Amino acid sequence: MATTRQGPYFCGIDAAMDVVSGKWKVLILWELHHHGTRRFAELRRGLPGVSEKMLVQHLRELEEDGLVHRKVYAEVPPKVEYRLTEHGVALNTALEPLGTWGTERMRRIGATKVPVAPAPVSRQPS
Amino acid sequence: MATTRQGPYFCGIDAAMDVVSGKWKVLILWELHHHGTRRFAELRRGLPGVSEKMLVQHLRELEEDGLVHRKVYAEVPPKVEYRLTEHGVALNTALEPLGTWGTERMRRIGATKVPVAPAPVSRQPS
DNA sequence: TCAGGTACTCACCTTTCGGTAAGTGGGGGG
DNA sequence: CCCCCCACTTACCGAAAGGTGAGTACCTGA
Repeated sequence: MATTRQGPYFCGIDAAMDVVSGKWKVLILWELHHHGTRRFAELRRGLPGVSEKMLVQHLRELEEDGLVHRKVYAEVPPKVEYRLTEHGVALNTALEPLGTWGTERMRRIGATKVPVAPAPVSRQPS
Repeated sequence: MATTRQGPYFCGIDAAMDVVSGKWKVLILWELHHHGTRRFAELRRGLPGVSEKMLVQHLRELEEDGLVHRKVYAEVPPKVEYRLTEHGVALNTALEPLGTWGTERMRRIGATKVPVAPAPVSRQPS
């Protein structure tokens, strides 16, 4: 079925965590928050390591939960745009203190950042 | 090994989510935040449905991550007390906006609360 | 002609997560 | 005597999460 997750929950945090649990969900939210509107392939490139299967699945769930809006253009090379809904924006705002805490923690424990894609130059020879 | 989780991470939220991912972790944090100090069995009773295995495992991980402090009393009926460290308190503070968002979301979608333990009366007949 | 980009879907597989049930060792209560 | 309580540990198991690699239908550029 995979309809909107809807508890029962112990409390608000429990409900929020439910919506956000999934390896890439907060990162998708983050990406959408920073870029406004993103196409599928742009998200894939922005999240090094994500599989197409999980990206689609997470986007669908975020859409079901009313956090992300999906706009399909009836064009011949397929074009789909994703952006946050107002609830998605509110969620991201609520996640900000957590991000700050996490950044501070990374500094404390000396955690490294994930290696970023080396060069998005349009084409490189073999 | 199960040492402290330490990335690499995409960003702060990623790092924070790592520390908090686990079915009961935010609820343990929440419980500790509201009661200050709790014993193992008190936590178990406060989290209806948690298995002892997961409770121990999550508490150990939270301890490794420096969010929870564990104090063992060398007494003859075993006694162990758990409480938040300063980092745990800070994390909980950072989780509060998320909790507010989640509570609002529960209202929107009409999510139910988990059934609370009916009566903590000291003893009931068979 | 042929590779590559678009946004996916599908089948299969491995890994991880979390639950169940039992055991531990001593003390206290009925 | 028997059972419960404390705070765990251990072995086992099923479910769920997530990754891999293939296929789809069409178009564009070299």
